[in-house]
Amino acid sequence: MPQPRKIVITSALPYANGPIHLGHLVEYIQTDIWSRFQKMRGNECYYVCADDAHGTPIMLRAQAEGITPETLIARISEEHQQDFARFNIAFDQYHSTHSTENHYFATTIYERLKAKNHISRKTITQFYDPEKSMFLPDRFIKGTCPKCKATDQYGDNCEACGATYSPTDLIDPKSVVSGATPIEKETEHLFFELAHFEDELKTWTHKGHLQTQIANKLDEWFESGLRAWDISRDAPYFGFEIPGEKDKFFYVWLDAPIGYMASFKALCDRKGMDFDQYWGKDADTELYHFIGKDIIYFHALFWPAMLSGADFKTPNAIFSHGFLTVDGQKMSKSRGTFIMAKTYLDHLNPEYLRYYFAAKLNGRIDDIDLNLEDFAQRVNSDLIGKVVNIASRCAGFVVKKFDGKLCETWSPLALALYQSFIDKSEDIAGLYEKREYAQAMREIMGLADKANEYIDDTAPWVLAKDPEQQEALHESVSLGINLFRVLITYLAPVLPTTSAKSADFLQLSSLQWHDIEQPLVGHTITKFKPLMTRIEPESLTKMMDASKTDIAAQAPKEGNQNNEAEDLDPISDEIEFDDFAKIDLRIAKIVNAESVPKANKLIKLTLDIGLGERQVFAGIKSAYDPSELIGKHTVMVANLKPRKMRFGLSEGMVLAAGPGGKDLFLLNPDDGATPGMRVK
RNA sequence: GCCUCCUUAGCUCAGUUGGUUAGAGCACCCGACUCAUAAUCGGUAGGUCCUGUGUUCAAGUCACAGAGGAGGCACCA
Repeated sequence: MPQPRKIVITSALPYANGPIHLGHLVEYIQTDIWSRFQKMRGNECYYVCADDAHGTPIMLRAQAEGITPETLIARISEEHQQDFARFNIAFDQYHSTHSTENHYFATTIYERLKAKNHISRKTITQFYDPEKSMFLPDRFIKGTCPKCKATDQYGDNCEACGATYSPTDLIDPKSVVSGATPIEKETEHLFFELAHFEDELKTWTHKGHLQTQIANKLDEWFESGLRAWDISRDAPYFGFEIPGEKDKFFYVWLDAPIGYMASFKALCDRKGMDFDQYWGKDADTELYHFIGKDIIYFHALFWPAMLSGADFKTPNAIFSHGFLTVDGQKMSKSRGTFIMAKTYLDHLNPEYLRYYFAAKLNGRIDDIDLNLEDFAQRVNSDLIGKVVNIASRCAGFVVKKFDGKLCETWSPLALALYQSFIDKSEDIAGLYEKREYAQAMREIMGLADKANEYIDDTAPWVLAKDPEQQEALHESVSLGINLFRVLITYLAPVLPTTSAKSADFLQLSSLQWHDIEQPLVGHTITKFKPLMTRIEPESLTKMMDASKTDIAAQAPKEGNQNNEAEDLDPISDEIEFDDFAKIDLRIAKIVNAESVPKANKLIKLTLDIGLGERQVFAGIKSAYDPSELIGKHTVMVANLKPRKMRFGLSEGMVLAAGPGGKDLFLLNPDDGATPGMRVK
């Protein structure tokens, strides 16, 4: 047998600002399956993770809840770990980026990089929120990408074209915290000189550490050039203070991936392992990061550069996966397709989802869809109908007729069939290794079909009636049980609970991959108890209904969660009456409305406000048909500075609420209000 | 209008560097069986591989154009 490999694997750290949902679970399940698979194969494998606990969103949310950030992250960590545990995600260590280990590695890496002149300092003009009296983090400014002119992009990199830049390069920036237009203010920041690593990274990204799709994407990023990465943030900030600086903190994205190391260090301390053997510069152990396709930039560029620059081992590979859709649609709170881990667990067995994801995952970065009808059918027929059924249909005979004991000798035919199952072992292992789980599941189910065919061919229920055939019967059902054991072993990485129950039933202390090379002969099993029950369609409807209410319950508590358009905005800062009085709101009658043909969001409104007519372009096409608007009364901001748009001059704005899309609701005054009346 | 990505059986997906009559599972229908969680086994049926044009001896696979879908952008002051 080959030497056991020494492997460290990670999943991306969930942000300590919201609940775990089914989208997260794609990654944790994918990683956990891989981890369990490696362990079953006899490799030394450590799966570590942590909460990503720093940054402005956490700070602001804690403020909003009137608690300290430490209290907040402790609570969220608890919630996250509960969800993970119930989904059987078996971390060897679950830690936090707000930990002494992480502080140590963050400062160590920083100091090493600094010593090698990879850290520079520049006084930059950064955006500052005058209402909140704070510098705005990259992700709290949105604006237009200077390269491709994509709007609504974050301050650090453009999701549309992949360009990187600094927030001041943004066109038309806005504070996400207060909505105010930020002012520019000078401050000194520290930078990690990514460009020093350009050659190294160009080589690294094409050495098989990344999926090809990703490596190609990175080439585009190389073309637009690597810029220094701003790694410091000014107070107030929830994070680690930078050594040798005053009121400067490490940017959350600097210490987040370092959290992988911190978590592993905590594991080493607990287990008496040598950290350097795994993370030292020349470590020959293996290191893999499972991540979503959205955070490739950090993991494929910054992270290897940081590690290399600080004399640590770089990852052997980064495994990216796609996003989850539910019934073909993006997970969305307003559509009710946003399913939290907790909600799922209230209604369904986690093994179902683990299997379904496994049945769909491959080694590429394609999105996967949770189709609820397919989900129920697939799980029921594959797992219950095929696999579990094999044990169920043989066990009765073994227990009743042979006192639970499997036969001692096998015919050549039986041996050959068993061997044909074992012959697949390395193929299936290879598929797991390549993260081609979908294909692995197909192979395993093909074998399950063969097992059922065998039972049918030998017809134990017929043999049972013939006293002459007891030996044949014994072999048939014993082989059936043995085949089941092989199948459940192959499935064990995916189905930890069911396989554990199966081990009980088979009276085996564990299910290791290579154990199946020896069939169970003369071995005694126990009475069969159902290992898994089928999915009731009603539980799916219940779960979907509950998702809608659970989200509603979550929403007020959530406060501002960046990145989620459906979330409620936080209440803005207090203003003086005078500030309010500046806004001249008027009742307006929509006298004409026409859609702007070349724009897919705009409707051109002609508004009567008593004192004349105004032309306003409103981005409400997704929710309203122009014809239904004509004649309606609404409210407009009458003294807003007119704005030249591509399609004409917009002389104000109409008031509407809602997250967007179809959920957009125009304000409508009560009967009696007439055009021109001031709203106050 | 522009950019990116999709489109193979009712559903979920395979289809290797272009190479015979395009595959699987599930669902459906028919039959068998009754050991098994109405599970299982056999069989039938089901596809203009989105459309069109082209390259080629040969196209699901390549190129171009178009349609439909998803996402992004121009605009939503």
